[in-house]
Amino acid sequence: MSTFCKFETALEILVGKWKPVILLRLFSNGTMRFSELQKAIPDITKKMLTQQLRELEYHDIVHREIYRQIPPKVEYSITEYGKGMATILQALNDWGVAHIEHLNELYGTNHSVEAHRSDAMDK
Amino acid sequence: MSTFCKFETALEILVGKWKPVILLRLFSNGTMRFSELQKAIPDITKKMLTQQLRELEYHDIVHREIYRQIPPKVEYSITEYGKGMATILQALNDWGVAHIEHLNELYGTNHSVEAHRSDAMDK
DNA sequence: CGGGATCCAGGCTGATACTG
DNA sequence: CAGTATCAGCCTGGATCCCG
Repeated sequence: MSTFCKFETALEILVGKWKPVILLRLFSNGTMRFSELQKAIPDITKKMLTQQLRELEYHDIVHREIYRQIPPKVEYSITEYGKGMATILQALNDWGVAHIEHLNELYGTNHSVEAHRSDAMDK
Repeated sequence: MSTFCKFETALEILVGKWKPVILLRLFSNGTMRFSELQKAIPDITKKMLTQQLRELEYHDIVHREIYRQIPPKVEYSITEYGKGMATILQALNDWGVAHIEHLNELYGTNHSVEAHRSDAMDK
């Protein structure tokens, strides 16, 4: 509605259970092959990895380089445009870390952030 | 895993279909009653509004002031701590706006960001 | 008025199997 | 190796009804 609301768009790019982790790997490791990403993120399935990578690619955050050969080889990297996200990502991360601190002060150390979304709260 | 990954935590607070809109309203209007929020966000159900407000409350972003009277009255506002989010929210928003621009340049004006998540892409 | 409790549908996620 | 296809389960979000 209002223009301010557009920050939902920013979130669209980051949501999806695995996007943060994927971006982390690519930001710190630079170019990575599909299989390297799989190894780096053991719990992710091929399907999810592919899917999230495609979304990031569509948003021009991640570049996909295909080498037509046998066996196939595909490399992923952060685009120049994507690198512009680093600042925000870092800010978001810093705030997240500080926020965990804040929650610790409020509720003590034995809390789980994840457990406190929606209906899990009142149990 | 790594400390950098904690920015997922930041996202936890923002995700949920309605949190951005709710925060927007509270940031711009200041203190609001439950019913005012409902009117301001016509499409949201009570359940969702309550649920999202409770999560924001747990995270100390939103304050809930209850007036024990008949009829009941409950007011919501951004906490002092919550106001510290304004910067990040603004940054996120600015990036989101710019990103829409970027996507327009890439794909033209007739695209839908929302339609390009997950499986909707390849249709 | 401001919720809580239930029930239900759809989408996202995950596991598995198959392909170029 | 790097995916695609299919199917199943869960969880989020929505609708409705009830309560103090």
